[in-house]
Amino acid sequence: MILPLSFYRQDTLDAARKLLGCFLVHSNARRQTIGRIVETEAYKLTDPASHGYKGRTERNSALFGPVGHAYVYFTYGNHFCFNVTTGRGASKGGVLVRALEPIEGIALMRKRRDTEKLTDLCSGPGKLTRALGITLDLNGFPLDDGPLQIWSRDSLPSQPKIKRSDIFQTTRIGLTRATELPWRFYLKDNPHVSRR
DNA sequence: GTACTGATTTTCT
DNA sequence: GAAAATCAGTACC
Repeated sequence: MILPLSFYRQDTLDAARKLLGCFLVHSNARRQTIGRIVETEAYKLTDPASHGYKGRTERNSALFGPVGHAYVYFTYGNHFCFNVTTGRGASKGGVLVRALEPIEGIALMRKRRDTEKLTDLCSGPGKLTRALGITLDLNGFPLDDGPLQIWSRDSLPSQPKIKRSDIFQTTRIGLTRATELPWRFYLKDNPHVSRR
């Protein structure tokens, strides 16, 4: 069910692909929200677009820690973004989760996001952190245990099987500083992705 | 539907 | 002091 930390110890690009279809699960005392990952982007530390490219700082230190942990950062004065630390050797880095398909706790997501439209709840990195209640408190937390977890593709019944041909690969979004590389992955024809 | 713009604040230079 | 892996709102097809 829960992805073991060893899962994250593979090439960051492979991890970004294989995380599609897995479930991001946030729980607190009373309530749970779950979304199916439908869009990711890979950021290796060796890439100028990575927050860790210029070395370790207090903000990005989670990227330099063990794999399978959360790297959460605050940006544009408004939003949190959620990454998983991944990779081994030269491919060490993080995978940004950019969009989810809402699965459980949808009423709570609507309340947190203050919108009704299903395809607008988690269709962007800042939107999904708000919908699930992910904040800086979770930065550095392991994802195989605790309030924020990632579950494997077959954890929940009646979810569509993912074939390699269902995964679309294209350039990343929103980069202002570095070159855009084709390191963005999403599930083809899924209405919850941030854009096509 | 696409295109552009302002909001807002932490982080690093 | 400027940049930032974004979002919501507005204007126009």
